[in-house]
Amino acid sequence: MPAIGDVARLAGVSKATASRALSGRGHVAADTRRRVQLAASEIGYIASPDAASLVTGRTKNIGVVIPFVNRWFFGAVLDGIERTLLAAGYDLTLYNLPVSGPERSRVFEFFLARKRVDAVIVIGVDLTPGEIGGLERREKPVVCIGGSGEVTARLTIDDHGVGALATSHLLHLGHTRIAHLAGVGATSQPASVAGLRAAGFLETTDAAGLPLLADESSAGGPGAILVEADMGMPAGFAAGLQLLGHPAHRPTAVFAASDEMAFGVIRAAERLGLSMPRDLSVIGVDGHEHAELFDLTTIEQSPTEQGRLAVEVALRMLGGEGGGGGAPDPLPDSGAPMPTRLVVRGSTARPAVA
Amino acid sequence: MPAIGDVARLAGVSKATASRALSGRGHVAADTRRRVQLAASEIGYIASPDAASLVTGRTKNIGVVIPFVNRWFFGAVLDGIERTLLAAGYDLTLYNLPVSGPERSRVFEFFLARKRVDAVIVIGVDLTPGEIGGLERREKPVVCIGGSGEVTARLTIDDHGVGALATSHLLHLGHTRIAHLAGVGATSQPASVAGLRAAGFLETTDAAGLPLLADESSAGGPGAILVEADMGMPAGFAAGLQLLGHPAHRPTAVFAASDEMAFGVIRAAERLGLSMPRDLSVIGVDGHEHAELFDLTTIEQSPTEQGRLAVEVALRMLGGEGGGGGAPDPLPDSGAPMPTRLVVRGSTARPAVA
DNA sequence: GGCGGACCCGGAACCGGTTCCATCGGCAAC
DNA sequence: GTTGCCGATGGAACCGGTTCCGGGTCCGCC
Repeated sequence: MPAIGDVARLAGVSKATASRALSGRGHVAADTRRRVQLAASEIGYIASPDAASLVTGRTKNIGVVIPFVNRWFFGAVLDGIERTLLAAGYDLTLYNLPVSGPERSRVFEFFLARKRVDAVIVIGVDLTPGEIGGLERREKPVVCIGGSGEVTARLTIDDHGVGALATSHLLHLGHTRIAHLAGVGATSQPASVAGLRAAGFLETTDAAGLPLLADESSAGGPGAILVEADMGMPAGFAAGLQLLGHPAHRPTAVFAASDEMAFGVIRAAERLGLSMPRDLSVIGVDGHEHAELFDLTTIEQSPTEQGRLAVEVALRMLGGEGGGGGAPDPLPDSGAPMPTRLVVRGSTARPAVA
Repeated sequence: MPAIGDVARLAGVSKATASRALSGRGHVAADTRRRVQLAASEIGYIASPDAASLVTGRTKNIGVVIPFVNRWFFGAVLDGIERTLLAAGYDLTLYNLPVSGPERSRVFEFFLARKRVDAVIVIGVDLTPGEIGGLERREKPVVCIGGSGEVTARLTIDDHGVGALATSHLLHLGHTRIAHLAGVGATSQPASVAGLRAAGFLETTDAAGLPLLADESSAGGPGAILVEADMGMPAGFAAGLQLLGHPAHRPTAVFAASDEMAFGVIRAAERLGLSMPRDLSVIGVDGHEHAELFDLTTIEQSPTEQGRLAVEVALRMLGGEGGGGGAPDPLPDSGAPMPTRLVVRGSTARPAVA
């Protein structure tokens, strides 16, 4: 493997000049620069990032922490992050975080503690104060997408508003017995995504005068039902079967906390022989790429765009403190939630008259 | 940030001894080792991987090249890889490879060419000879899962056999007009996964005396139909609508090259008002976690296990040439394809008598 | 008792870049 | 004609580890 010394010798200059010519920093005569670049490409020289980061302290590598790879939302965010980083010449090291257990702390205390990533992007994780403190102590910029925890940079949608919007959509259609399939932790972690959406649901139904029913087997008639489940399709299916099993207690509408859950509910309804949207209305959130296939009404967000933006924010935080170009450059839209959009399809309609 | 020199000073030893004590290589008195370890944890010392890899040439980091994040198969493989690497103390750098274009060559010629990964695991990519040559020139071990290309280590299932098995399952049930939804490149790239499965289909139908029909609009009656489409659910849906649109030309069974395609076909059939499996049988391949939900007959493989194994192979290749412990240790099951299993569910049955 | 070897440790070189500092030539301003 | 500054370049220190080499001690064995 050729080193920069080889390039320098071939071009007849010193290592210092070769480094300057190739990196573009400092003053080098145009002619010299060309000679060096020619020499470099001639012997197939490629700089060692390890050596560079050792002295500069910058690795051109950012860490991404994600709880599931195989959920559409997370995959889409990852996709947006990856493309943007690649274009910027950055590497992406992936940490698939177990929800809890010793593996989880190992990620934070060992992997992320090493000087291998310049910044960390955390997707959909409820960070503990200890975890945040550890990152801050090492002065690593952290950008969060969704999730919760007291962190400086966070990209998120208005989850409370999303819960309220989905619920009022169903209310406006005339539904009076509505179930919400919330993510796990909706009640135990009020600040989490699941918790915020559930809060939006509960406040809206309450304002509409619907009583909160204990569970899905509560006596029929108007009311709000809250059920917690994993945000995936199988859990949505199982919860759907449970929820829709008894005609007497059946809600006329379900607000699922994610599109994948909604898909599961739809299949459960079909399995039970219900006709949609006559017997049941379903609304989800995410804007899943399969939503159209299932004719699902949903509240769209743009995870890919969120990923792209998270990278931009992280890179800016890096450039700012390192001494990039101009002013500290405050983030343009700090605090403002990312946009969402209600897309009405065939899965929601007025309830059939009883 | 404390460096190893600080640890050494605190423990009253030299940098060399501190390094030996912490890494476990070389002889260090038990007492000295304890002193060093104590000093290290006292000041929160964490070794810099950059500095270490600079001198050893090993980065404890492996690169993973993947064409899609958001396809179940790839996500599941990635999951298996990630867990295994984490347990081994390795990092994982992710490269989301565009199917073609300048971005693709940039991944190989720039990102992977740098000395940042010890080995590369490539999932479901048809590698060109040039790309393989580039990796070999840099003496980087390459392990492939699926895909094609002349590479030393490859983990794969018997795709040709899978195609044949799925097809004969349908034939044995009595179907005589069968369509295969193949992946793109099935005809242009015979060595690809799509190509092999399609070949298995064609040979089996041919052996059964079914003529190959030009396209789905060919006259009714016995025959084999081959259609190429993207392996995702939306494409399966679209192809399904096309394929099943005309009752006169409709096949009685569809073999989809992936479960996600099969899901799409199932939804298309439902949309067209067909009843399954009375009007249509569908079989997929993968063993998708949602297969049970769709009651889909499929040929299961275990992507997570494949990912785990790929890491093991890669690590062994690294350990062997680097001078690990014992013998060169040939891979236990080199060449042998990974196991698959036919799981029959409700989506396949005898065709209704006409 | 002498000697070989295992064990333990410190000094110093080294990996491959980047950057500080010094030197030098040329040119404009006085 | 100096002075002073700027652009261009080379020498050398440095980042933070690992490892080679050599010296010293202690033990066992002939």
